[in-house]
Amino acid sequence: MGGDFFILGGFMFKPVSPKLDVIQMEEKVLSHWKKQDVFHQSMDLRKSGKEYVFFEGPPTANGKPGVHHVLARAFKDIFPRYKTMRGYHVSRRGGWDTHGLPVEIEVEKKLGFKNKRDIEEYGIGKFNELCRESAFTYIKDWEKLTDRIGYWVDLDTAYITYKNEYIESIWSILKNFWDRDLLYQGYKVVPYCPRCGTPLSDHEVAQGYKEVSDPSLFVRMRLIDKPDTSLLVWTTTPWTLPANVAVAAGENVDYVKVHRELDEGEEWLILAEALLDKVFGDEKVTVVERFKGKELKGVQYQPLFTFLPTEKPAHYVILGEFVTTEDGSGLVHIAPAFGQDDMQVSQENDLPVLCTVAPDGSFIEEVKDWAGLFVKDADPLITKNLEDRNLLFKAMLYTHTYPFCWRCSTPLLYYARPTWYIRTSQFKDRLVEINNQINWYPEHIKKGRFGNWLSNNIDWALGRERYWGTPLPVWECEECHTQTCIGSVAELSEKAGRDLTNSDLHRPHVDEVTLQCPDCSKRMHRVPELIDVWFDSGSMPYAQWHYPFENVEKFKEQFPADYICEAVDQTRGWFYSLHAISTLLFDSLSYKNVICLGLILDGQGQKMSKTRGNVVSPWEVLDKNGADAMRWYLYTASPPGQERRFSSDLVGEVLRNFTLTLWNTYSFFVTYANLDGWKPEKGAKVEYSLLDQWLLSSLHTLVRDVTQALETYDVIGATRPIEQFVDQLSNWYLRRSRRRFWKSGSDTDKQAAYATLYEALVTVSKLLAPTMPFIADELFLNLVGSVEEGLPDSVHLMLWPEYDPARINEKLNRDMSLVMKLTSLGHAARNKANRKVRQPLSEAAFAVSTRDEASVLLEYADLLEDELNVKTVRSLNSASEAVSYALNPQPKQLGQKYGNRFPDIRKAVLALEPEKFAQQLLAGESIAVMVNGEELLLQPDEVEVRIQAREGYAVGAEGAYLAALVTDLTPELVQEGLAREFVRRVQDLRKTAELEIADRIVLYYKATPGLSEAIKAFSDYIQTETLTVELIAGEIPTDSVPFDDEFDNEKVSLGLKKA
RNA sequence: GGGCUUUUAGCUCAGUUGGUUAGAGCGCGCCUCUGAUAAGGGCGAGGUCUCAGGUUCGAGUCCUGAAAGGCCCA
Repeated sequence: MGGDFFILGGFMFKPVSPKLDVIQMEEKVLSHWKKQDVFHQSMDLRKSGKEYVFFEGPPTANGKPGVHHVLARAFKDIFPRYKTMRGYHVSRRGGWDTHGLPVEIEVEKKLGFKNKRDIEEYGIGKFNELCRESAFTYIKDWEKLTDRIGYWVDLDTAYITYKNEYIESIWSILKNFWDRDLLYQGYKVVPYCPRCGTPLSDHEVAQGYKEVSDPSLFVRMRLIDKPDTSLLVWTTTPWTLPANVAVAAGENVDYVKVHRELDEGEEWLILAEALLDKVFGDEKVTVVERFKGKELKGVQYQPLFTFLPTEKPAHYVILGEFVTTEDGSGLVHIAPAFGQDDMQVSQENDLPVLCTVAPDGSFIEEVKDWAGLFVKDADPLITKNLEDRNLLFKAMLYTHTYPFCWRCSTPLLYYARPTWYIRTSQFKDRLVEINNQINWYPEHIKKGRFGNWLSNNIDWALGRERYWGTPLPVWECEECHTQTCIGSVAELSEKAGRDLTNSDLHRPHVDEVTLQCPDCSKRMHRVPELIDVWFDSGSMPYAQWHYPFENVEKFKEQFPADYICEAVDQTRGWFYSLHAISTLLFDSLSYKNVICLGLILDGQGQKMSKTRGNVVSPWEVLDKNGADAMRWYLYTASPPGQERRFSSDLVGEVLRNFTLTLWNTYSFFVTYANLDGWKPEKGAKVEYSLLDQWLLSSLHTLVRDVTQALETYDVIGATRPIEQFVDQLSNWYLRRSRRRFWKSGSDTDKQAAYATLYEALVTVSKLLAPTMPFIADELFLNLVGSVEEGLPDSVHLMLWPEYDPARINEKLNRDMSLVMKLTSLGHAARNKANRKVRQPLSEAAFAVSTRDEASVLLEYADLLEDELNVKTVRSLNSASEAVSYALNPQPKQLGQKYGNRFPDIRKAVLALEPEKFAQQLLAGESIAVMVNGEELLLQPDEVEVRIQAREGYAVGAEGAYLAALVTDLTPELVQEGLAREFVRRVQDLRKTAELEIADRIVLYYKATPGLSEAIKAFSDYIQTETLTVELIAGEIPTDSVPFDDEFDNEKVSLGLKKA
């Protein structure tokens, strides 16, 4: 070292400590953004730019945000930031989902309610007010988290689904559907929660399947004609038996009648042949008859129960396609009110529907024995009743998956209810075709999960019999049942005959609005249903602008979205509702690109959920490692579509390996640039070294690759390469360049080093802006903001870097990776020879595989010599030295060329004399091999020449590459080694004495003779390295900083004083 | 039950159009380098590529089947 360290011209970057307090740094950047309102600036700045449209899928703020929300928000953030830097205008309006059962459930819990009746007694108005508040219970947590992770979304103008304007937009969409006859009321057996008193949507049902044991009953249904003969019928829901109207048999299923001896008398049972063993087990029964299912058709049996009268013929055998012989008896009990198949087959056969159960899940009065009892609780009583009447053949437990209410865990009933539907199935083909225009990441979702879902589309069950949600705007006449759909507040006002502009569109207020029936002039009341909340969020492209009542132009500009992003659980949720509504409404897609994220699992691979209690708080991670590291982990850990394990430790790794590496490179640059008073100058002529050119080539390659990745929504491709680059920047470029920064004065080489490192850091700060917005801005503001006047206040207001193809030099990139490989082999050789790097060696020789590579060796000789601490390097070109050759037939080339003759060729090549043929191959000649009596000419690229170390030599080798070291030491080399050991001690001492990097010292030493001679011989070197002004042999003064050590059989005492 | 997806080192993940010695990072042990670094370098331990068949001269990779995990739908 030994430069002149003083400040030139007064210019300085803001000094940077190598120790990074990442939390403090991020908070400082946050407050800078806030003070300058950088987010809004970033939008205002691009006002005249092209629009890039992003839709925010609205979360509900009635729960605390978790890690999975950070995941989604991190991915949502990256492209709007990137596109802004590409010159686009990206308005990012936030949104809140506020309606729906989850909100109601929270309020019910708070109030201690058990069912819907409690809500009605409490008052729907009061209840809904609580829901309105509850929807924003954790809004502060959401805002705080959104802010802290640097997710730029406009929450000040966020749309809110409970606003009248939002609801009115939805009404206009529904009215559109109504006018086109796409909205209808139907009756269907639906999964129904008796506690919540509402049917559940398919996706709600799917969330609640549990494995349970239910009673499994085989019952006798005695034939009217022959009472000792019974149909053996199986059910797992005894409570549905009082509603039985028929038994279904499979048309082509084989059935048998068997004879059984009983304690008292005998009986005959009819069941499917395939199930004989399962039903009777070891019991011996006699098959007395065989027949197909169709022969059973119309056979009448005695009903088990007769609580309700049957208005039509019932209790006979019908045929059903759904009958299987996997379980039960092959004869299926049919209760149309309580099963989807049952309802359908009953309609086809004109059977009566017996509804024995009230909406709250209890038996109705007519079912005298169990009236008022919850049906599932009645199962054992029904079983007992059948047993007493000798109608029970066998009762067991049956383990299967059964749906439960996803919120309250009540077992669901399949239950016939009237409900409202949208005719989406009519648009199945368009849904599929339009989906084909969407870019899905990962791609398999498009044809797979989402595509399959669309091609099996069934009508959207829209109705919800609840309280807090968007009311279905259909009014029905109490007298003649004429229905009408209202599409706006104005229309409602007009038909109601009073101004309703400022009245709340929620229940109960909207229910109080009655209209006059146009047909019979009686009163029309609103139907009781609300709509599915997914329709709320799926309407956001329109409703967020109060379209079509206002902002028609704005809507057109902001539709469809260029990009949306949510987790995979939204396939049937938001992804579908957006897609279905835009397809039905405009025959259009509503998003062009979509990233579908995998779920976050805990450290053990379990899904994080509140009920499991394994939720990692995002704050735990943010407070420890910061937002950048957390974001970076989420981007780089695994492809976005894949589920990923998550823990705080994994994020800590990012901080240590990536953030700090980058930070230290930055800190190094600032420290030395300030010492040298270096400042970037535009247009300055720079003479780049080979190493500089290599780094710049890598840098421009990086810009190219990252840009391309972002253009194709490839987040891993946009992040992992930056990590690699920073690693090479720090651990190769900077390590190899340190001395260029230390040396005195200011020559062109030093200028080049500064210019190169500076360009790399500034460019990396821009490349990191979308992904690590905090550290990116910290670097940028100091590196660029300190230098240039009149620049924007943030890297996020800058334009994305362009790469210069002329700077990309593929050969240079290849050459340098060869050099890195060779140094690595050289280090390995040193290790084997037990020669530490500080000990200089006279020579390193390398074997490479081509002539081109040999020239690389010469070109980078200085670098290799310095890195390996050897005096000379050369290439090994004959087998006479430390190595021998081996021939390695290349399976790829030879296999493709010769197919199944390859094994023989391989054998033949391995049997050759390696040394002789290796020389031929290395000279670029082909070689002749005899294979099964035929001579084949093998080309040089078909047989690799491998170099192997001979015993006893210090070599490192891999594939065709090898490094060999001359390990003999001359006295000069030993002395130089000692001098370096000595320098190392002095440097340590400087550090312990807490000297500044540029401080000069006076050094006293006393050493054993060998070392003393080395010190004298290398005194210039020592003084330069350690900034020693005076090097004094003799006694160590008592007022100096002392140090004693022993190495290589030498002893030394040191004393240091600041000069 | 169906669809999609995953399964590679203790952990997190790569693995090109199939090519014979399956890699990286973290963690662990030993050594080493260092006046930017919380770091870097080298060596080592750690793998029946979930399993079973098949295609092929050759399978982590392609095909069939199975198992386990996950999500979605019944």
